[in-house]
Amino acid sequence: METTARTFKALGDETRLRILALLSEGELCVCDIMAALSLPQSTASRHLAYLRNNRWVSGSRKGKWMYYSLTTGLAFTDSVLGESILHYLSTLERSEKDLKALQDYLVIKDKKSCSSA
Amino acid sequence: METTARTFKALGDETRLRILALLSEGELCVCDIMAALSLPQSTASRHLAYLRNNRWVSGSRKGKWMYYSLTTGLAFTDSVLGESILHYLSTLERSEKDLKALQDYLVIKDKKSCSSA
DNA sequence: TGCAAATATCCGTGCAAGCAGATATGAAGA
DNA sequence: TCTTCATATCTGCTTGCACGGATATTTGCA
Repeated sequence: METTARTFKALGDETRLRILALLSEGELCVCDIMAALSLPQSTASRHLAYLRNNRWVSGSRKGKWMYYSLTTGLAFTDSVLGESILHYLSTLERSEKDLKALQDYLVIKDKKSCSSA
Repeated sequence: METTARTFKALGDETRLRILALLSEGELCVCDIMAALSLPQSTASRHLAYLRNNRWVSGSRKGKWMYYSLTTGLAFTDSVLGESILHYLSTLERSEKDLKALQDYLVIKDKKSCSSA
């Protein structure tokens, strides 16, 4: 249960909720997240580390870039609760705005830099 | 979304999760919770206040006693997510032990004091 | 009105974690 | 190897909140 409390505690910060909602759209690199949410680099990295330590996301390095993606189902063992939470997050107005900002950014950004999927 | 973060933050403490799991069984007064979870009075009251401020529980005074019960559905507006979370909590081993401790206590305790439902 | 029981709040202490700038690390390319 | 870019971690500071004993509040009863 202590693990469960930590898992929820990771959701107790608005920035982390915004990151999780963004990642519902698929794998993203840190620079994408920084741009979409207008976060300082250290802030983005710190929150991603927090989410990683609590099994909400996992990261994989691809060249210079770290790509993060959701690891739902791992956060809560043997339960679809994680999926439900992520779905709920996606319905929030703030998530929609952030997603729009992400999409605008992906169109604009130099295709030669961390070109995501 | 800030509200959502606060709602989850309230779940980021093991004692509060234990209280919520207990209340899944129905309305309880503070003294029952103190006894079942072996908590100091100020600790129980403080966590209940926290949960109340985040709309997880609501309290009603009945004579000398404050009875608390779940207000699921209010915690997350327009969503069954709260129910899912509470169900998940009830499956944890710690919840089962606490529930057993509560039941043992309810049998033992003086029927004249805060006799619950 | 006055006491006792149940609960809420106050207090001081300690730790977790938020922030953002500065610095360290790891990988790619010249 | 040297440089640069992307990311991670460190640093100093501040805030939030956990704890539990002490005190205040509310209610019931005499």
